[in-house]
Amino acid sequence: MDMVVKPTQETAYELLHRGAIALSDISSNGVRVDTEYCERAFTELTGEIEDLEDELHALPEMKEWRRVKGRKLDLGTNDQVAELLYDRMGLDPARKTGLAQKRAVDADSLMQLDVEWIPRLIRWRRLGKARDTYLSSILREAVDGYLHPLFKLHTVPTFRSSCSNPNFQNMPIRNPEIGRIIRSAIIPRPGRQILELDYSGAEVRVAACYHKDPGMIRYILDPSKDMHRDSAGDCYVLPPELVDKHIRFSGKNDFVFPEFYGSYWANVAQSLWTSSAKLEIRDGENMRDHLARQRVRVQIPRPRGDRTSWEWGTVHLDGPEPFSWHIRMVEKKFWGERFPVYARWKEDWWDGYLKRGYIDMKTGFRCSSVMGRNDCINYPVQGAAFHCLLQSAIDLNDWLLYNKLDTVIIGQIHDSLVLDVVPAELDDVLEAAVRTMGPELREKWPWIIVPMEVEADLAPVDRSWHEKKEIKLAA
DNA sequence: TACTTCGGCGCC
DNA sequence: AAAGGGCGCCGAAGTA
Repeated sequence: MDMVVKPTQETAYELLHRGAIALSDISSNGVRVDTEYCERAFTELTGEIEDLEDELHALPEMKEWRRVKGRKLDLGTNDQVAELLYDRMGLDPARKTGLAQKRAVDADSLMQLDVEWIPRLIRWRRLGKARDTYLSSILREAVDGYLHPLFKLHTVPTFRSSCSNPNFQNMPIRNPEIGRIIRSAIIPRPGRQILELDYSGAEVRVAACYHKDPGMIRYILDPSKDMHRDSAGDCYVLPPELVDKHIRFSGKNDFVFPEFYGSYWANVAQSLWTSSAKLEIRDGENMRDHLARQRVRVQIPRPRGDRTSWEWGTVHLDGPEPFSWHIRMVEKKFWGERFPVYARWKEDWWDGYLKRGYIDMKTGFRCSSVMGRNDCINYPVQGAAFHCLLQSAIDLNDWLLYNKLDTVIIGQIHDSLVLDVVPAELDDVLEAAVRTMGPELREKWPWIIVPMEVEADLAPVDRSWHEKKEIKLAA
């Protein structure tokens, strides 16, 4: 493939070189792991996986399969799972896969089928993922009790980093059970503790440096405002005070970020609707029931010939269709009222690329390959947001070395740094981190027009990464 | 045996 | 007018 991005400015060239050195220090420092724990967890998981397998194979559908085919259904062979569900059981697939247009059997599609044993199949896959991807790779890659993940700067079109052997950037955390199993294996050096420093809302803030939308900047500057909470309230027809952390999580990951990355109402409504099945509001009422009680003004499609016209009407949100019309209205408000300048910037930015044939990142890289509309808008944000973290990694690493601290950086996850900290050095490290990642970065890069805020999570001395908890930072 | 592709799934 | 950005690793299945 053609070179997509080039460092066109001296500073960008410098950033790549110094970044590569800092990342190689980080690789070389290494991540301590508890391999004995991994062995135990591996065995335990295997027991649970085999029990689930036995349970599933005892189901009538599976026994019938065995009778007809002469052998057990292989749970890991998606073609067989699809044949069972969509041919033999006559269910309708929720969607088709990519080029081959096979009937999809991913967890999201399966959950829409309302088959009693599907959650057990999904759990079987999830435990298998934990064992065969994460525990296996830790055991395989550990050398004398340490991992040395390889951080690369030359593989990604946006000039983000990538990581392999093992990939330290996708260790489970969202599923609490799996997060605990895997992150319990990541431990500090004896007598030390694991510290994680995150930029909060890095991509949102860097995007604001491009589009300068006043509504977005108000959200960023005013700590009492929260765009994810407000958007979740719009999607689920709730006042902000009834948006709890689960509802907010769905608003953020099923609506706000997909909209930023270029998705649109029909697709977004689908995942919101799926999430709504599991959400509860204040009194324990199911979100679906709450939505069904709502009457909202929406535009309803009226097919006329080969075109669709939209007419105003009032509907209950009692099914995926009326809900998608409602989300279409929420989207109009999102781009038209909340963030109109951002919306305008996207159009102008895309026009600029079509005219010139390239776009320039704030950090001095030029993207000049063939890009689609979404690529064109997302690449400069994704790249520059990571470059903030990369510059911070360089500066903090230099500071630790120059001041001869024993604390080391052991990993980097796009907008966060993971450190193995000597407790006596903790306060100094925190102070240096807040300074270099915040005001000093802005001094270097005046294009950053909003504060870059850092959050810190700390695990107790001698405890694993899983036990990290947020700590307060002096402002 | 070695390699590639695909679907699936973990993270930001 | 089009319609979710970026990664790496797994197992299964196909190909050389």
